Amino acid sequence: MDHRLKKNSQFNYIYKKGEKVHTENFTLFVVRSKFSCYKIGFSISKKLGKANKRNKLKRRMREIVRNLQVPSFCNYVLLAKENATNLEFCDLKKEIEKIFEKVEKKLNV
RNA sequence: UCAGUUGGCCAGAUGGUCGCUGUAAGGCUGUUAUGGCUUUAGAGAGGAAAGUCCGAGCAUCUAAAGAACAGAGUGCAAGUUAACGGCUUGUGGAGGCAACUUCAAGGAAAGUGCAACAGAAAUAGACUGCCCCGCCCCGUGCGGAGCGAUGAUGGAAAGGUGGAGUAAGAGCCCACCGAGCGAUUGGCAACAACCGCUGCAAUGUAAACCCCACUCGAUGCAAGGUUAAGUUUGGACAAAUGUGCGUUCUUUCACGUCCAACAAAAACACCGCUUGAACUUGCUGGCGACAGCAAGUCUGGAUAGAUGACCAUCCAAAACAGAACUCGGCUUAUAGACCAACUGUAAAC
RNA sequence: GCGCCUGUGGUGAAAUGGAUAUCACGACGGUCUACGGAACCGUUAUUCCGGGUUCGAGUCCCAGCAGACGCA
Repeated sequence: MDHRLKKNSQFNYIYKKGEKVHTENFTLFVVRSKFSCYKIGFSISKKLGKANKRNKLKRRMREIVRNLQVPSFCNYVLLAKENATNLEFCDLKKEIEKIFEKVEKKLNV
């Protein structure tokens, strides 16, 4: 299944309407949807580094999300903050797992 | 040995598990239609992919040629290339003991502008001064003739050094060096060598305007096209004295042209899109850049944008860094390792 | 991807190739005052970085860095 977010309008919708969840190096925007499959988009700004670094970070994030069980019926945008490029793979994994735990709590409440 | 110069080459490798994007063949399935899922095979970032500083292909602007003007660029010679502001080999200047490096290197007697401060004076006259003669009130004076050496400065002061010469001096004369002009020889040429002549007039700046020679249409794949479906409505000019790649003119050729409004937009679509001035190996020609011939190879094509994660071994995996239409250069960033050729003031043997 | 423009004290600006880079506001220090304000005096610059042309560069040329803008 294809879990990517693609259109600019979708991104903007999620930025406006979504609920925010923060950790040190990431911010997650969440919006509920009708469809059973979730969709997720990754956002890494030019401030974080050159194309090389940004690309690598994005791949790692995607790899981590692929192996996780993400709560469905939702759309997400995962936004990286400045220190994220310097982290090891393990640390990234822990943080992203944390952030999704937080989200589940919020949704259940 | 040490120190250095130049050129070239590599840019982690191997194995395993999971995952991503095309291609080819097969299977299952679905739509009005481009499809979706899956199996097997095989492929999948760079030397700079970067900066966007040059040059081309390709596409559109209705087509083509010439002249003048405007604008932009280039500037030693010969070669090389599809082309270039690139590259190669030379010439000249500058640097280095040397190997070698480096230079936007045409024109300042076509014209215009600028040259602060300092200095007597900044492109050429005056002033200061030197020497001789005359006059008088005999001086720190005046007049006349000759001279261009001296004058603290400055980036630059009217060829330089030495001699001869003179009342004092001066390319006035001589030697050497420099400069200009001409001939001869060598070189395709830039230019060099040597000989002769000219006593020497000519400040710097053209990366100030400018002059000379040569080159150049504009816009960039967000170009442009397909699916595509508009004989739509209104306005302006108007069958040529109109429009058609900066302006004007000439010749041929073609044709109605322009503006606004509305309609339409499936879309997660397709073409352009990757076989190319391609790459690898060998041979031949050339000092070299490069060219020719033969054989072999197919080697990314994404579109929120594909290369990642983990484990093992190699001491350690640690540089700069990610294709976005494609090539040829230039410039900038860059850990570490290797190869070849060459140089030496110095030290040791 | 492509095109275009700008960099001067803390901020906003000026400077024809020519002496120690000027002005306003701000900040800091001082004078004045019992204290403060105003006033006066002073301090605050690697002209984004590196080369070149020139006697001399903030200015001219080349290359780099940073920022901003336009084309959907």
